[in-house]
Amino acid sequence: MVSSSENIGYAWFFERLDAYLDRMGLKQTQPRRTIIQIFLKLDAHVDAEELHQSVRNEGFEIGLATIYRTLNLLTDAGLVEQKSFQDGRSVFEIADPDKHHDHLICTKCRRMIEFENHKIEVLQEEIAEKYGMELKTHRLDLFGHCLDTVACGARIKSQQK
Amino acid sequence: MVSSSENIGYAWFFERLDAYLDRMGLKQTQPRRTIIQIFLKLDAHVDAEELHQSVRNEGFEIGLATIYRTLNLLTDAGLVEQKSFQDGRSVFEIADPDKHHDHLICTKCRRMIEFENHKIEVLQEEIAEKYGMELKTHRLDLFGHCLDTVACGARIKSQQK
DNA sequence: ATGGCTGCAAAGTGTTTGCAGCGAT
DNA sequence: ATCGCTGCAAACACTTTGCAGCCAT
Repeated sequence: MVSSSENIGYAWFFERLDAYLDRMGLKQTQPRRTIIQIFLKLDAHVDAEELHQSVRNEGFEIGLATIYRTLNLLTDAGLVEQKSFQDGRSVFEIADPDKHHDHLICTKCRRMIEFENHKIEVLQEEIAEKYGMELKTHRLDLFGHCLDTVACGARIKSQQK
Repeated sequence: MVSSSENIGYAWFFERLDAYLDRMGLKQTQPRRTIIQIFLKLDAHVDAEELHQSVRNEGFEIGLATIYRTLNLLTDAGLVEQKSFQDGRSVFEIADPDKHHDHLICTKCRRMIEFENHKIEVLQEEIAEKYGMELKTHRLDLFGHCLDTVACGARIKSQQK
């Protein structure tokens, strides 16, 4: 079991992960455990580099390649989703099946808000049908600027490395 | 003037391009002209590599770097939009201001249909407002499978190089 | 003639992979 | 004792850049 007392609320995640590892004949390992724990703790949209930093910040010596391999494993298992926005890098997020959501992104401070809108989903189905397609998934990103410019500015500042 | 008799209907495009080049002190050149003509003729979502191939297929010897530079120039001028889907490469398309559209994509044959839906746009504005954001742009991609499996299969076949 | 443009190859990104040794079962 | 996993460095795919010469203005 990879789970720990810190991860209450992610039971479904660990159940499916364990099942996947088992089914594929893969192993539980310490680096894997560490990466997953920290990924879940971040509970956000992270790219491989950011996750790698977080892992190192907590004192673990894990290679970037392992971060990628773990993230890909989770993606293959259907537990995380990988998305690519305009810049080069991919962003990963937990694929909670009960919580499909779209994104509202501030292009200044990179803040990302998740939302869900049933009416839009219905309209999407209608559109797909109209064009003779069977809808499988979708992706909706709204880009804009925070109206709260003070908080937005603070976030920009905190990102300057 | 970059325009030619082949490009009737893109008057707005060339007007804005000429204005941009002028404003920035940039030049009209033969490679640039060629790339733009062929890009407009393709009138589709192309990546740099595809455009490069089309250019070479028509007998022009233009480097890939120049394709990228021209595409970036057009992007900076606001005349084309650059999008990145799941795979690595970016796709470029004409940014016709009167024709904003979203995409319906078959994940089997890569066919891409453009559509527009006013109701969805209105809902998006409402969402942004609700979360304290000023909406600038958005991006909506619907992924699915063609119901016409024959045509879909034919397209897949024609792509195998 | 100036200064932007081009091709080429080299340098950069972000991501994946081959390998030899380590570690989980 | 298997066979997967890990770190490292090399390999990759896509994109950008430095340079020396070319060409539009």
